[in-house]
Amino acid sequence: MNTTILDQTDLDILRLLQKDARLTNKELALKLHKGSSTMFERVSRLKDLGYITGSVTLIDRNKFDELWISFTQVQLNDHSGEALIAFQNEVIRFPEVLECYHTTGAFDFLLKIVVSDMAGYNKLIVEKLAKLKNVGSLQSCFVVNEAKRELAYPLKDRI
Amino acid sequence: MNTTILDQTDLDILRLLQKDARLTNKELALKLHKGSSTMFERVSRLKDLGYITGSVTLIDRNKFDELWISFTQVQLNDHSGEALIAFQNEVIRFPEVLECYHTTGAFDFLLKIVVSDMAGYNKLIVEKLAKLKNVGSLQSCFVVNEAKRELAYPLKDRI
DNA sequence: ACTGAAAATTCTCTGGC
DNA sequence: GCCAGAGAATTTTCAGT
Repeated sequence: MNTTILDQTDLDILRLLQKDARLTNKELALKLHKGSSTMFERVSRLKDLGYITGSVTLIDRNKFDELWISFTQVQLNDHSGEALIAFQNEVIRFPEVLECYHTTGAFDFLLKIVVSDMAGYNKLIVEKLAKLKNVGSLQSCFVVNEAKRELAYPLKDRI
Repeated sequence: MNTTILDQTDLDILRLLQKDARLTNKELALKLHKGSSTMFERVSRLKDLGYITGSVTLIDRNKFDELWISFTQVQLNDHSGEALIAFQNEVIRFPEVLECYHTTGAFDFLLKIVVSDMAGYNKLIVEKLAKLKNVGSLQSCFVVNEAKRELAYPLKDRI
């Protein structure tokens, strides 16, 4: 994967925007000592090249009684590539499944799941998840406290 | 937790902004059939009340060779409240630990960790994580493929 | 690649319904 | 709570280096 297209300024832009999507080009320009139309051009380029994929507003999950988070690990009975892809394609269609990672280790997938209550959790697991093909063992844990949630990936300087 | 402060329009705003932080007030107004200055007032209020906590730009992680993600579960030897809080306060200071959840189940914490290579992973686990007080067993898995990553929480309509 | 300036658009505030 | 309007600020385009 070629990443030499990005220079130091591009990386700085990505670092800053990962922390605050609403920084204006003028604010970026001030921090990076360039003109604001330069920032406009660079940010547009980063979008066009696919480095920037979108932006999201973050909300305080604790203000909503209906948001209970569970992490569920799934082990399939069939570990063939077809079975893994088939499961993946099905499970990501459930709106309760916010995140789905194919992982190394004893389990094949790690799912981040949101439910509004235990009834919703039970319904998802018993009626939807467990009914998918090849699903072997499941192991779930619920989030008691979210101590940290940093969405900005640390980017290495280009040498 | 009182959530009756929010009406349907507030929820719609939060739903839309969770999907795209860069929607203008004018665009929100069009979608929700209100004036753009009304949107400005409501969004400002949602920020002031703490419902909106920030916004982030998303980048394509696959374009960076240095971003390897691991999920690590940690079990402590001492399950007292003090020990849990002490561990939590230490572990969230590591920049490699992007997310830290206190969870139910056999393990006490689930960590989302980013490293640039196996040397970095080893260093974090052996030299930093395992040296924290009360750390018992660790169980890690690496992300092979990110099949879904939805950051917008589903919000229930107010009745 | 960057700059500066001009045009288009959005933000922010005020007054009034 | 909502809207319209207006001035300020920002985005976006573009010619020039």
